[in-house]
Amino acid sequence: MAIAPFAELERSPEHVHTYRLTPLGLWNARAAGHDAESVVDSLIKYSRYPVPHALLVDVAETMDRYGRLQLINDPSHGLVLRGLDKIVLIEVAKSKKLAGMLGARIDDETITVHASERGRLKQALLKLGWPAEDLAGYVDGEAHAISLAEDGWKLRSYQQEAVDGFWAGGSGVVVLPCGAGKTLVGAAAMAVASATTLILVTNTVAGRQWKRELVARTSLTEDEIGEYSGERKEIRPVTIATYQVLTSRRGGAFTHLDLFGARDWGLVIYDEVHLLPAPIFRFTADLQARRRLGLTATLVREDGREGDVFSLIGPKRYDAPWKDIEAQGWIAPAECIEVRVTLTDAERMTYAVTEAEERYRVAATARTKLPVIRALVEKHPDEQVLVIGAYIDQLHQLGEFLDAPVLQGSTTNKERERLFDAFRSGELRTLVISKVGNFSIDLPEAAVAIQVSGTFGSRQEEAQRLGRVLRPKADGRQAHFYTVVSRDTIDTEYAAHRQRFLAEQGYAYTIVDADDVLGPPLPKID
DNA sequence: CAGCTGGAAA
DNA sequence: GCATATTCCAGCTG
Repeated sequence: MAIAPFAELERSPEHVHTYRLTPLGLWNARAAGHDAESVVDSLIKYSRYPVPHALLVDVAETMDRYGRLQLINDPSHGLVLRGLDKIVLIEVAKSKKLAGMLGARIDDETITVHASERGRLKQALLKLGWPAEDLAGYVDGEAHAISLAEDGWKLRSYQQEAVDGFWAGGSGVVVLPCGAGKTLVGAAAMAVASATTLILVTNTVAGRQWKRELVARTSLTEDEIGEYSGERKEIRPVTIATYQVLTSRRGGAFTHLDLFGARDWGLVIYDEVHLLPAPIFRFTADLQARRRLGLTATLVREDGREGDVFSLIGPKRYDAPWKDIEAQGWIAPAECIEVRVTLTDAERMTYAVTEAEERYRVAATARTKLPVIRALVEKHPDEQVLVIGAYIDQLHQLGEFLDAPVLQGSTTNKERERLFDAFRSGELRTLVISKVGNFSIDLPEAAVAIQVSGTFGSRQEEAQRLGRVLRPKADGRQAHFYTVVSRDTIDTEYAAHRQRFLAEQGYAYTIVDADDVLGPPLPKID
């Protein structure tokens, strides 16, 4: 999708896709190396209707705003804000939002900046609509030899491009699909930096996965890598910490902030940067002199803090559309199908009289979905099937109906392992999972996923769930991703919202009726 | 220190 | 713009 690098999909009924152009999207595209000309060309090429000239001008002008101000390191004055455009510099300098961040004016294109305000200044400038390009450089940090292992594997070309893009930009975000090897991009960035590294991850399982991967793919050994979590507090040349331990506090005060100063880190890696908790943004504002790499599959947040990712971690430095990676054979092709079921009159009545807060639950967990889901499972008798939902009650109904075990948050690790093993070996064909599937990365791969309910309209969740079936299949066959939704309810609306991100990536959802899945009704015998 | 429980967060 | 499930940390117990 040529539009995806700079625009967000708004609606995508049948053939016309409506995109929303946002300044941030355009600036991210600019930082990732797309110029205004290529954006304008794509707009003209793919637009359903002639593109208004004013819009094209607006696109070009907006993109041009990024970088008119630069943060640089002046040999005699230290950190300064430089205006390639003097007027813009004057305009922003008198803004109250910048009060206390700027120092003395050196000349008509240069103003000194308090070094401690580097991050907050970028945040403020972005909000003013004049995002600064940060060219002020980085401290090297404490050197630590790290190299990629050389035993019969190589970085894939897109991984190499991602590392190069990141390193050239200095700091920022790399966007790659689930299963495309983001950890290796991190490892390669560490090798380039060859410095002590702090890796921030969402949970301990992810942290251990990082450690395993680093030991396998780099020169690092077990004891050079520390785990800093609730369980252990190791600080080593490479330290993997959970976001939660850093954001935990006692009596309102953060208790583990020292970790940031515990070593002279040369690189900070933010895994799953789309999940970055609010306090981490604040700490990161003070880490602007350290190189920062953000990794994610979906640079969308439902809370609108993309701007903070842009200013504090850095702009998008690289992204590969999912379909490009698919074309290269690194992820399996997938067919996405939305199956619409018609509620029974009784269910429709219940829905109609339900309060707004409860409506999604009622629609998403309708019993009418059960036989449809079973028919979908039976449609793929030789495949491993994951049934994924958000409501525990519904999942247990399904477990019974499909005669399949249910894996949820309260399932013990021991039991999870047992189920995962059985599923991997093929002994167990169908597994029903709750939102644990959104987090646990050790979840086995499947060829078919059936989504029965979700977290309202989370695009991020949809992408994660599709990711579960994208590992390339041995014989190159395609994966299947089904979403079962209740017609004429809010379930359909949320489904449409969830699908946006993947639709941007070029995945086309086919909408079918539940009756097509169930087959013709049996003739009545009387 | 293993296991349990409550609270917080996104 | 919601309400749910999950996860992790920290504090307590024996």
